[in-house]
Amino acid sequence: MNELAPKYSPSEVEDKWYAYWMEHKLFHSEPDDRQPYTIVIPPPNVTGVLHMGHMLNNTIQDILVRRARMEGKNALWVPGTDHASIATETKVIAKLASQGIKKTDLTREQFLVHAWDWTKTHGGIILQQLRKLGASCDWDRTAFTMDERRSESVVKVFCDLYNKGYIYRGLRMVNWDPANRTAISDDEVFFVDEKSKLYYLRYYLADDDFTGETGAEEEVVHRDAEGRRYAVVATTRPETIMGDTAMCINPKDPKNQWLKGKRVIVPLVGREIPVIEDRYVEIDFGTGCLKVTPAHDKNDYMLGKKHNLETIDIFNEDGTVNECGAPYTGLDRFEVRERIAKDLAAAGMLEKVEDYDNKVGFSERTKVAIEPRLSTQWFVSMKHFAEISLKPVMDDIISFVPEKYKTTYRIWLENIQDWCISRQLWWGHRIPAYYYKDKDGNNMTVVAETIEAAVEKARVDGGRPDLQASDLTQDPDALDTWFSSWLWPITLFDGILNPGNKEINYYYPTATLVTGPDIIFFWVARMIMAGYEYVGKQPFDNVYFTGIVRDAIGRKMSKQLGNSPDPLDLIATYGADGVRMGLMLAAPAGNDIMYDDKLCEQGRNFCNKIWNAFRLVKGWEVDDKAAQPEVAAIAARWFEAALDAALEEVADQFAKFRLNEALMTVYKLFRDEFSSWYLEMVKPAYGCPVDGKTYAQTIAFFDKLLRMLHPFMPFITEELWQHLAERADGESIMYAEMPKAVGLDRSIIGLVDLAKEIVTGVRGVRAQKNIASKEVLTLNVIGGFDARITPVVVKLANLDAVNSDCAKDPAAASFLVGTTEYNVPLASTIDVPAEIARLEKEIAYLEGFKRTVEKKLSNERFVSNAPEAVVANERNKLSDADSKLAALRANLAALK
RNA sequence: GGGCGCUUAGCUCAGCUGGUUCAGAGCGUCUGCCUUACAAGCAGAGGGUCGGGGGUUCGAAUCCCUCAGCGCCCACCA
Repeated sequence: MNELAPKYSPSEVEDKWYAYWMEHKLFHSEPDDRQPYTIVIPPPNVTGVLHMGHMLNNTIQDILVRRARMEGKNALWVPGTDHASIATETKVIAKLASQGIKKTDLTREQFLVHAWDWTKTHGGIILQQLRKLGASCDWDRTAFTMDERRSESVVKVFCDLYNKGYIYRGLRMVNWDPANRTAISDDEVFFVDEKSKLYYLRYYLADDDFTGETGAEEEVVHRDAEGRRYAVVATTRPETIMGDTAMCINPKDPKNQWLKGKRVIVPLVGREIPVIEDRYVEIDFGTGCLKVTPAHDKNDYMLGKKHNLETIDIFNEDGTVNECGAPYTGLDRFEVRERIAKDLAAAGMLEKVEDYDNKVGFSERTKVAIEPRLSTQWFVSMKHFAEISLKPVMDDIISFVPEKYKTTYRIWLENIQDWCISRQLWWGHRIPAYYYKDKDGNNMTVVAETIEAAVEKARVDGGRPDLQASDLTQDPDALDTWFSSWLWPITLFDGILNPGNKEINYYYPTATLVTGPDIIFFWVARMIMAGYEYVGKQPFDNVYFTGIVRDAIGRKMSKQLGNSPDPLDLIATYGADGVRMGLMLAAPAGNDIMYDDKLCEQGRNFCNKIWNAFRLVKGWEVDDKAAQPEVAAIAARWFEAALDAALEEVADQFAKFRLNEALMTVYKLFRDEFSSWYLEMVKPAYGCPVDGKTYAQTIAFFDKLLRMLHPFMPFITEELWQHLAERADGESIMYAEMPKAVGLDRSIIGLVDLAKEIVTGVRGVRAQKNIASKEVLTLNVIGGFDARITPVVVKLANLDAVNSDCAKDPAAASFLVGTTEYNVPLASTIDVPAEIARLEKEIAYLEGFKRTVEKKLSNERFVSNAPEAVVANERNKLSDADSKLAALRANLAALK
């Protein structure tokens, strides 16, 4: 009778429906007169592969988009990828290296050919993978941060900001990544606690006349065996001594007063440097003497500027020592550290070495220790942008979920640093700045969108009408990746090159951005800045920050640990719907999620539950002439109300972005209310047909449930929805209307809840007494009973009758619901001592409960201060307890 | 060093402005069932005094203080 398999098999339906959706262009959106609902994907790295973080993030986006679509909005989810300049360039360099090719052997053009090759071969894999997840992206709009429109937009914005005076070029101490030979921003540096060494070095006094002072000072002055005086400097980086241009003490440091105004000699190097004074130096750290190396430390650079010190850069771009660092020229910085420590020791210049816990900055991309380095870079001045982007978030024009990130955002903006946007990379948008010499031979810079425009401008500015393109040298640097991604919500709708066009006017501001809190500064904040600067409006109304996906024991998922499952394997095992559900069940907004395969298992099991409920209903034979049994009529009225209540709850949870709770609500509605109660109530007896009315109602409920489930579980719901009724080709649950709560009278829910409790009570008796569910029992109510629920109780508890206003039967099994007692007369004799024990336990509990209530009520301050309703409630509790106690004591007495 | 957040059942978490949704959910556990949709299932049961201490209040998981532990972000004393 049933042609459907007893188990749901996702692999058979998922690809089929995804192809169907694609074929009928169901993800595609064009502006129309409906309300738009736009999401732009946080573009994954073009050469990236899908990991669990993407799974979570994109599942959430898909849920939001699918729900909006079903709510009748014009929903659009725009996919795309990010060129990820550092990450990609690093990968390309590694690949070339494996072929024995060095980047330095290639021209820029040659390298870019390789990079594009790589991008085309490995690029977009991740977008293919997203389809497996069921992502309903409008693939016709797939974009890339380095495609033509996006690239032109970036250049235009750069020029615009330059012309507005927000972009400048300047000398800065930057975080230098010696592996990729580029500057990176502060945000791309991560600090690691390292066990390092603190080296104590001797800096001898220059021109020491050996006389020295005597008295109090003497005890703090260091002297060697020959009486020569020296200062001791503690440093973690002895290899930088070749760049020392001063020693610094705190002017208030009593123990170093004797060094004031002196000059000291850099060990090994032999160069003389002055002793300067600055309060920056911590008196209590090390010896209170600081070596100052302006070229290789941020703070030293600051000191150097303040005290007009010379700057000696001893490193090459790759972190090896240059000519200034002779005799270590050509060696790597870490090698030099080892060597120099030995040489210092040999020269008697090393006082001691201590273990030291240090924090060292590393490049997020190459995992190489950062080298602070002075270089000329391009910057965006952030003051203006901080000003325009703070208020909209604080005023909830853009709402952050969870809200706590507002504070993070505000503090960052209030302390914002200028944004270093140049990267010494080839893969990326090349900076549209050109250098040339004017008629007087001065170095000039021109910024323009094209070389032609640059030439034209340079001819005027430089007073050289003869100037040719070949006379201009373009800046070799590329722009920071985020300089293109901050425009993403705008450039996807061509809002930079073609402002005010139909699409940008329609789709922008987008509805919700779904991303991780780790890029709140890199990306979220900057998109807000660009949004206000270039469109004059917020780029999105909501930002939903997801958590980090961790493993079951709380570790971050990572390749090194090997604790990250392959999402595609998971989909193969549990089905896309199962995995989606598994992730969502554990993902409250902003909380990290502890991922466990068990969650996917639960998702898969739920799919199976839905599948089998469907098999049951579709397997029924329908008799249109049969009358609807009373129990089914009640069941339908009840479930309609329960559904209505759930719809209201789900809507509220969506409004608060509590998607996990919304899913749980639907899950319980389907599994508990619909499957365990409703279907059991209306299920016809074996071999009997179901009446037409009940069948139609059940199908209608099923239809609504599938719609509610669809945003979470798109595949199985589409499959079953298509089976539910005749559908025209191209029809899809994707566009079926999302049911809405209509505020039905829900009083019946309470009534059926009572029925459920009674049924549970009878089942409890069965379990306790080991009575088979097949055995028909009778229920006697000691008191009144609402006859409306009799059919439900009779059917689900398998009774022959429910009798009301019965007398107590001490020999029967009994249970209480509320204050009413129910008896189930049993054929077999009951276990008297066990029953007595059970009753005594219950009585003891109730007596204790009663005492606490009485105590409360006898407290005069409670009675006089608490609201009337609260006091009345306590009185009710007391009388309930009394009547329950009376019933139980009567039973107990009868047994004895 | 500065900031934010967390601590509720074995696990993961809800509990908004203090009092009938106040001690909850899911998962796990235990018991009994292969009951003709589903063992990827059904039915039933047990389990926490809400991190410790103090305070405010008639009343505190909820508000305040404090201690302890954990997490994250920012800064970086060489």
